Amino acid sequence: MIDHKTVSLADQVFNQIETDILTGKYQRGEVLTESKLSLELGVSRTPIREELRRLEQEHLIEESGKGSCVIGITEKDVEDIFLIRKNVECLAASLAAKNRTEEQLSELLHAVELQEFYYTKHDADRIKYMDNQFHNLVYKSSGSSVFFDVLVPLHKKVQKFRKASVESKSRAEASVNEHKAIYAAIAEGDTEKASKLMEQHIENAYIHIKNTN
Amino acid sequence: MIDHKTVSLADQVFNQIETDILTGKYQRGEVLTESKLSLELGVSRTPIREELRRLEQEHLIEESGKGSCVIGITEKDVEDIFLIRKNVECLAASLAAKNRTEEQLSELLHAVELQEFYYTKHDADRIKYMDNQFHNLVYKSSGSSVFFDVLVPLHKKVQKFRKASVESKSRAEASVNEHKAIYAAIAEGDTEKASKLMEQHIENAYIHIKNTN
DNA sequence: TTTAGCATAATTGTATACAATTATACCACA
DNA sequence: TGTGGTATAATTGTATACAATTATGCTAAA
Repeated sequence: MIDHKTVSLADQVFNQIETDILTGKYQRGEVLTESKLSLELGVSRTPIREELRRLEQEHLIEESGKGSCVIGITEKDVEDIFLIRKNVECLAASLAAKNRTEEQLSELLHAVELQEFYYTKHDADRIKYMDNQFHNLVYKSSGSSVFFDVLVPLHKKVQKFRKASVESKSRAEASVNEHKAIYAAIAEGDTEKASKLMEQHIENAYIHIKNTN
Repeated sequence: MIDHKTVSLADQVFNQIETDILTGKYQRGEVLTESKLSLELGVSRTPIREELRRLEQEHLIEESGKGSCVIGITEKDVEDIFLIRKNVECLAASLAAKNRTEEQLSELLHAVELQEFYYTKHDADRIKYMDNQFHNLVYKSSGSSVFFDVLVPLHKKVQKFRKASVESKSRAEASVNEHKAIYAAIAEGDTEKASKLMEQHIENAYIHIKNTN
């Protein structure tokens, strides 16, 4: 079964701030004050503060005496994130090939097939969403919460820069095919192959991002 | 200059909870309630909650309907952490060899020399502290906040398991020598050597931990 | 005109009150 | 004796009030 976790209204409100940073609505250098966010999001400062502390830990904002300064994600950050992902995500794929459950396997397949479906529909937003799903499922299938906790934020942080990729017909198609191959390797339990394919997939993704941003 | 950042009283109080989880004072499965922590630490629930949300994000606790359940670090986590560190920290060392400033270099040297000094004094606590310093300085010298933000929490989370290493005469001595060699490679700007030495250093550290825990 | 100092305003940090939720224990009833 | 339901207690979630801090702008003097 695909996760359909119910998310509380409050959580949605909070995630809004993170989303607005990661999508670039709040630009680097912009100062967010608690009272402004409180008004804007319609909740009191208390929950806003909790979320700001969390974002601070994620290094997406920093305290600046007066207000929280948006840090956001630079192109240099993207380069570093892909360098780390290239070296860690292949390990996660390898572990997934070893540790995945049957249920996780069918979730992975479902994510790949849906992504292909949305590719034929030219639905960029949903392509991107299924891409997220696929990678997150690989992290989860590794059976390691450490890998999951390291990789989820890294993947999340490059979402703005993946926009062009999911909108590019050729790259979106290649990406689906690469996912298919990775899925097959994980299904076969071929750790070496899963690792190699994932490394190449991330390399390809980065090359495309570098050429379009 | 070595960082002597002034830490507010409140921050110290908050970090206390994290420290108590990472050192094992709060055991896995133990339930922490906000009011109990509030009494124990002498601050109101508001700042306690902010810290709990942060720890939740670090995956050190999880909400359990009633109270926050301590997750902590398992031996499996340690295995995964070292696997990731082995693959990422060598990249950080390589970047450090390329990007380090002169100031960072002298800070690194100072950390190595102090660690050796405390080794001759058999001061395990300070050996461990200088070990932290050294690795954190390497992360910082990489010039990448992404690497820093990924590696600092991973290194922090294995501190309980490093206890035996800093108390072992032979391992503590070997560790100092490995740090010296890594420092030298970073100073020379030899990225390949820095990477290889760091990878071996982490491998050695993990082998010792596995044999003593 | 520039600058020091002070008053004021804006903002954060903390405590507390109250509402909403959830677990627990107890009692009645089968 | 077991079970269901309800009252109660404990806990979290949110709002708000107030204190502490920090920026800002104004005034006065050099």
